[in-house]
Amino acid sequence: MSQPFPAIDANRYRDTWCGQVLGDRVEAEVRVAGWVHRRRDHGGLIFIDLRDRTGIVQLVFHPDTAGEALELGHRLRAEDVVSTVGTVVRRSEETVNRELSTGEFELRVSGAELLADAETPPFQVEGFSGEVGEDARLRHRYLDLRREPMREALVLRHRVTAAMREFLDGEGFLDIETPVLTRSTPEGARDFLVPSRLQRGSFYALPQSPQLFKQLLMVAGFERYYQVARCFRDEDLRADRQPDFTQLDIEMSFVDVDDVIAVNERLLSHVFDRVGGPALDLPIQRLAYDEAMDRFGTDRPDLRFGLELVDLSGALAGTEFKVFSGAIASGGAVRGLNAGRRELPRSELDGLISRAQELGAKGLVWAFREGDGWRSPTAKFLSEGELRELNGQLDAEEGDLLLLVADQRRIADAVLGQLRVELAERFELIPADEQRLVWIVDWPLMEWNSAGNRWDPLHHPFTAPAGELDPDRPGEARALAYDLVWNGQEMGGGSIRIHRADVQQAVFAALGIDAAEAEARFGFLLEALSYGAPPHGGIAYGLDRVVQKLAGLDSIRDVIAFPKTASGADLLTGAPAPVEQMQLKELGIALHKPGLAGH
RNA sequence: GGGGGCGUAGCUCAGUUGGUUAGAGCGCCGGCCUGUCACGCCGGAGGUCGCGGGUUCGAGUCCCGUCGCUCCCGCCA
Repeated sequence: MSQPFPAIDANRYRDTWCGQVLGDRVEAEVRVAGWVHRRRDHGGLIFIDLRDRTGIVQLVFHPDTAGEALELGHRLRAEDVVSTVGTVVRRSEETVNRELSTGEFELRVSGAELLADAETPPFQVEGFSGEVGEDARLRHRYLDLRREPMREALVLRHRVTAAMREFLDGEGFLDIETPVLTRSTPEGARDFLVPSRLQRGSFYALPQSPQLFKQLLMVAGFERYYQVARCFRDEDLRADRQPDFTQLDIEMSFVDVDDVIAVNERLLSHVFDRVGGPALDLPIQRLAYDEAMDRFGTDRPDLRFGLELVDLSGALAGTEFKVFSGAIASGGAVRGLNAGRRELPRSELDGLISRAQELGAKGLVWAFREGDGWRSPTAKFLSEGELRELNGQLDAEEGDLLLLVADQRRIADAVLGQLRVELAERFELIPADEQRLVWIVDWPLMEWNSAGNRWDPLHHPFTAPAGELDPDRPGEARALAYDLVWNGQEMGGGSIRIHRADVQQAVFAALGIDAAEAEARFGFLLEALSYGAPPHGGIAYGLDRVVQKLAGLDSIRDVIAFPKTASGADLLTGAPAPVEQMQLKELGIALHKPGLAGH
């Protein structure tokens, strides 16, 4: 992951990076500075591994040559900051360290200055006793960031954003900043709110994305925009979700779906190439939303393995078994998957049932194909003909494990789609080095929200419908939208936007947003669209996730310099924290629960 | 909001059926050591068993509450 070291201007502290102590400097006198990584004090002879951003070099304090520095050498401890001067020498063959990039050389110290004395760190910056707990790492993040994996992750992150900017700059995109103090936009998540002091009782919202502003920039005629934008969503955290996170946000004018996808494929190809990511076969595969749901039960399918879902409703519509027939009769479905020939103890099969229930199913039917029938607690409820038909549809061979869920289609899909992934992990079906990217396209424009008794946008209400929107059948409308999914994880998504005020108003109407509400919340957008908006569209990537994927890590916290814990706390600064009563008073806020603020 | 896991030395962890003085590795401190690189050898310090309450003759261990970290569901692109 090393990139060329930038030239360094010589000063009183150093004239050379640690990682530059190489053959071309043998015999030269150099000055290096950094942190004491490790010390090996032999009494007479002292070895210090000195670390800076570029690597590690071994310092040798020799009684014959170190002079007064020898005494300092004895006193040095881990993480002390020192500047040393000495002569670069080639190590003898027996003393070469192949583990270090500078391992054929060392610095024979003739002078040293202690720049800062370090307390003993709470955990070893370079230790070998296992992974350090995450709360300790976060509490002292500046020490955790000294460790090589974290440094590498943040260097990679920098290189990813640099490559993105390089590509987009070359394609004529302009980097334009948008406000962080803004008004609530309907991305679906809860907003972080900031009270206004000058207008008491009113609030700014932190942006969930720069969505509306980038559309306004298109109206303004900038045509190609991008931003590495900080976004905020006040929802519960996960390993791949932080309340403040970063998007690469892109918008273009006079484009269609294919144009946006094409430029983004070139972007990804460029970035992956720059940072040593996977080689991309262009064009990236596209999969329609309906097909993704049919085959994988999810809109972000992991294509690295099979275990595809099968619809068994047709074979079971007339069955005596009420669990199946009842689900189908009430508009649901029976969905199944063939997990292949597996041996699983009863306890694990029971575990699958519990997991299915945890995911929202009422239950789960498991079976092993045996002859023309099943070995399964459910087998006795099904006829021989039905079992044969199911075996056929599931392509079951002797001993194959079959899993079936009967429920509303959406629930059955969600449960089996999730079990599919977990089974693939359990049975180690996922090839370690395979990378599968896929565009999910042809999304529904809206989905029915039965709890709210209304239609909700699948993406956001500014997504353009494909063709005319039939106000009587909004559920059949397709959206000019696309998501990029990488190994089952959503990396980004976007759409062509509505650029005509009348279409936007029609979509608002279908979503149950009446003219008055539309005017109150989005009047500025409708007005902007009325002044001549170009057809436009774009995309936003979850930058943290992209870097996490490229780094091969499990948590986006490991590619964010200062992340928050699962409860939204910053363990380093102590945020969120109570504030002074005076601050609240200025904002006109009264806290009713005592003890929350101040003294 | 709900479910699971974890919390013992600075760090990572062990701690049996509730029973004497709570252990290990690493780190730290002191001493010795001129070719180490996870240096070595000798010695040493270091504990509110997250916190509060309860059961018990006796609690790191059992119960209740609470706080923190983490994973998942809901929620969220």
